[in-house]
Amino acid sequence: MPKKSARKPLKPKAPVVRPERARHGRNRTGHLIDVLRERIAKQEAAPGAKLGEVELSLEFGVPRTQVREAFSALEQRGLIERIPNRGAIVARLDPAHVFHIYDTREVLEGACVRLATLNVPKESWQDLLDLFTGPMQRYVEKNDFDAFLTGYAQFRQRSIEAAGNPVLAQMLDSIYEKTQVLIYRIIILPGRAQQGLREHIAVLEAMRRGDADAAEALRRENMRSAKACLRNFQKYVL
Amino acid sequence: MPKKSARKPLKPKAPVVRPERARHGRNRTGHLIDVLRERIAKQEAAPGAKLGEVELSLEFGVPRTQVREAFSALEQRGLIERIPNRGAIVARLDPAHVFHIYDTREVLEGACVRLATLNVPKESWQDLLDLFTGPMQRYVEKNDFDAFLTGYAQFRQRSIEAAGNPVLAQMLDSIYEKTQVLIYRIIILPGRAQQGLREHIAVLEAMRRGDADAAEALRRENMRSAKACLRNFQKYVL
DNA sequence: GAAAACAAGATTGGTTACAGAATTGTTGCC
DNA sequence: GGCAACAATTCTGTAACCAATCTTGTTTTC
Repeated sequence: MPKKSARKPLKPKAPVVRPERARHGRNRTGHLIDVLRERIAKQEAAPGAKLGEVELSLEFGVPRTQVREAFSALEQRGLIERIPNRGAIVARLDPAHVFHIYDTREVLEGACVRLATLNVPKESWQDLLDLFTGPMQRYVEKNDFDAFLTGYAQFRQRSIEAAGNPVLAQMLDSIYEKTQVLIYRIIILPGRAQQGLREHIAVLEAMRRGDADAAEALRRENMRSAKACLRNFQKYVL
Repeated sequence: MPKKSARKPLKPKAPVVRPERARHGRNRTGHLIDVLRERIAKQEAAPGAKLGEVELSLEFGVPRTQVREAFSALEQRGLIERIPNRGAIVARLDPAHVFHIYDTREVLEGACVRLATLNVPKESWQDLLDLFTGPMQRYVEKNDFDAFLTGYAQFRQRSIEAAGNPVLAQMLDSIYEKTQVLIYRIIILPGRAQQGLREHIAVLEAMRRGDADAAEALRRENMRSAKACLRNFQKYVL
């Protein structure tokens, strides 16, 4: 308890409490990491493409050391490969790795819908169910893949959000950023969009019923189906 | 009094040992990352402890830029937190996060034993089953936790190896390096070692029978049991 | 005597410069 | 004409340096 009485400020006192403590949340390096992640995921940087340090430092106007730190982080995530004294290249994914990814994704996506079903009232899935049984059907019929993928992203985002598990979310992100490239190739395979839609509707119906176990089982079945499709057309997409 | 004294000796030549080392395998930074990971997992660096850049660069004889790159990678993994202008500290894990980790670990460990059971001949699990029904029982009775954990690590390593899925292995590692700290606290909880041993024997028996589904279900039940134990004694271990 | 104000030290963040290695282009030889 | 050795350029890896900020210790004032 300060026994101070009637203290005179005596000075403007530079009220710089904490103006911009940490800039805008993340460090500048964090932003660079996000941009490169997105660029790799969107295939703007093809697998095997060389990532020059000076090139990126000039493009983003950041020092080369920051590019280097970003490379270190991306290497840990498995998105790039660094060869000593030869630079960094975008990681190429071999088919075996893709199948391993799908085996892992199966259980993670299953857990995601299970937790989501348990955590939120079952009525909250009605709008997504309406979306998938209505507009999404037409998107598939008209081969409007962009709209279809947008709806799919909604389902994905809502599920992760409802699951409320940041650890699970991070792992699904880690997988998603590696397979996003493939989605554009899988979706155009004959009959895949239709089957995927049917399976998603089944999952959503289970979630709408509040049946978490069924939702998990159906989601896992959906992942196995996607993997099987991928295997059937392996020579065309991988 | 600013004693603007003589400048730093500036290290005349001091040619560092010829780094012909950086050719095979990983970069020197990769090694530093591994060492720090292990140090954090083994609790040699307590949560909240400060990690000095110059301190580590001197200890390992690596340039400070490499320490920073390692920090960037470890931050991506969630093992440390970097506060602008204040350095890096070992990440502290809050209870909610631990439970999220266990929920995620449940499905991953389940998938691991399922794949392991499917991939290798069931007879290959006999030695582990003998270990768990024989010596491990005595370790528990004698409270020889070191020997117990060694056997547990064997089970873990063999399962991951047999599963043959590097993606899954990486995610389990990511989880393991965060929870290893807790294992030493859980294992000493009353009755936990006994129950964990019983559950592991049940899992191994299922694997010995070649029953992958049962092994997965039992392993998941084991994880839920561990989580429940953690919740019961939350105030003591977290 | 206590709290605020001030100053000095220490640490991190970011920039520049230099050495080593690899790729590439050139030239000479077979 | 092709191949090999060599030189030049480019790029990575490392080091040193400067600036900004936080921490700590001291002083001043009420």
